[in-house]
Amino acid sequence: MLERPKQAEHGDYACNVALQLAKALKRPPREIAAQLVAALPASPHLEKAEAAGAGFINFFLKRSFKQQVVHRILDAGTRYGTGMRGQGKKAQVEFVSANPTGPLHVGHGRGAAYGASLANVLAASGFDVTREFYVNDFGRQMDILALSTWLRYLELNGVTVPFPANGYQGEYVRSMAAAIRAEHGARFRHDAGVFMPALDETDEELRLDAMIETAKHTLGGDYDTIHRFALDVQLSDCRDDLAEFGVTFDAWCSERSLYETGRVERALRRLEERGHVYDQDGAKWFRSSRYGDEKDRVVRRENGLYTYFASDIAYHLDKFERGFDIAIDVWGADHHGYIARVKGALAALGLDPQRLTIALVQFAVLYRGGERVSMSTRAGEFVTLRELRKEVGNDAARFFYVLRKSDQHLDFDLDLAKSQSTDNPVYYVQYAHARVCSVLEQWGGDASALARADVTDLVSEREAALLARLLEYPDAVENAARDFAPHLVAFYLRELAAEFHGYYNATRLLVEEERVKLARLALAIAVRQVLRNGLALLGVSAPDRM
RNA sequence: GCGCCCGUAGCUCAGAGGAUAGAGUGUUGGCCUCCGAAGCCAAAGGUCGUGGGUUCGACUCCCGCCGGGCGCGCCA
Repeated sequence: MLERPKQAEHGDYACNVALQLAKALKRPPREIAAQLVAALPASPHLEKAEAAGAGFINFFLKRSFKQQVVHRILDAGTRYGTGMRGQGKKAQVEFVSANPTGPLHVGHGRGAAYGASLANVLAASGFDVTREFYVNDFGRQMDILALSTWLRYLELNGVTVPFPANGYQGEYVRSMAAAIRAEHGARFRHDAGVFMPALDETDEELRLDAMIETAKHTLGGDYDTIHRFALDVQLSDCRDDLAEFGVTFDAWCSERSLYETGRVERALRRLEERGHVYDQDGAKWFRSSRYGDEKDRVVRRENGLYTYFASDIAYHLDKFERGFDIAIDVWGADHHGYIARVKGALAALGLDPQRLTIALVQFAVLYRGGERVSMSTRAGEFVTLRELRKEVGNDAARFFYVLRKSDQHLDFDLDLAKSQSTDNPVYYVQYAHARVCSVLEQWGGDASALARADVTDLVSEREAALLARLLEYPDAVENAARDFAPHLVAFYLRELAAEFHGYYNATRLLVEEERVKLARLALAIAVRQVLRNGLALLGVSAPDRM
């Protein structure tokens, strides 16, 4: 038995709810109250409503309110959300910010799928979205790649230098070396002896740094040639990979360019002018602890080089100077400790940190045959996004990636994603779409006839449920935009597909009676349209036949 | 130790403070002379980690504890 409210009578709550609803729906409270009165006697749940108090009435009213607008259904299929949430605000989604030091792996894939779907969902909700890739082409990792490439190149030219364990070991490095050799011959060949002092260093990381220095000194201007070549190859490979994955960008921002255009120095100067930077131990520190960070952070090292954080400050300042109302960064979850300092920097620069949202994406772990597939970029044994796409297909990959809340660990079951069977949710949704296409083909009528379809001919409980489900689509998209959670769209699509499959199995669409047939076909077409729209948001195809 | 994330059916996971907590998968049993069986229907499966608190009402919000993941660089 449900208990009656203790401290107040129902009436008080009902009034309160009516007022809140009136506010939310922007309707006169008197009208809402009238609806309450009208709705309640008809409710089979009246007894429970009384027992449960006003909250139930609230729920019931929302529901009945929705049913009143069910006639919007048939055109709901042609809409992408309501477009109300974004209201034309400019939003930037930055994702797959990566060191272009090798092929994208499955972890990047999740960020790409998530970021792309999120951007689509935001666009569908009325935001003016810019999709941006931040290229980390400045730091040590790129130097390590350039060094690794040169070492492989030397190998090809008969010069053997012990390859560092912490260098990039992948096969693609050898390919780049071969390409350089094909183009430049032995121009970059130097004697192994140049590495002698560097190799004496016992600490692995220091030795690597020393080897990089050796490469820079020995090669001079040629170092930049190799560096740039490796960057170009990796970046275009990355771009092609993502494009094949249905992930494209409106802008590519180079970290290096932030230095070359003086934006890093300008951002730091601005911080300094506002009194947020101090010198200590020969380095420059940003006083991020003032803004809730655990400690202050170095922006310029003792050796005069800027940290990654420094360019990131400049980058985030730049985002808002470019006029974005909101910015969303998609990061790997291992970077969460970095959030406080970036938001702190924005606050210190006089910008509202609330305008920046960091969406953390947890790791994706691949399973094959029930066994965890290991990966590590440096060792070159990773499973690349390309391999994954080839194995399970783009559709399954895109769908599986967003089938989990982004901050949830993702166990990616390769066998399941590959299976063209009943347990694969991608096929389940696509199958519903193909089914509608198939029915329409068999019908063979003129689509314009469907304009005569009348929703009131849809009378069964299943049809009502299907209509209600269709009506939820704009909400699903808006909610996905609100929570930065495209998985809500994936879940919605699965539910819609299930609703349709059930309807289809229970009800014959191509019946004799013309009115009923048209109404049912119109409903099926609405379902197809919503499936198409939703799948498009997720970057998944909607095949006519499978 | 501190910070962030997570703990919901055997498994993988949804769940804007509101109805009897839902899907998928797995298990069991049904449904193709009929628009595609890649489908459908039904059964079974739960102390929502745990103990408090706030509330008319808590899976949801707050605090403590237990368990798991990640992060705590003058790396990027």
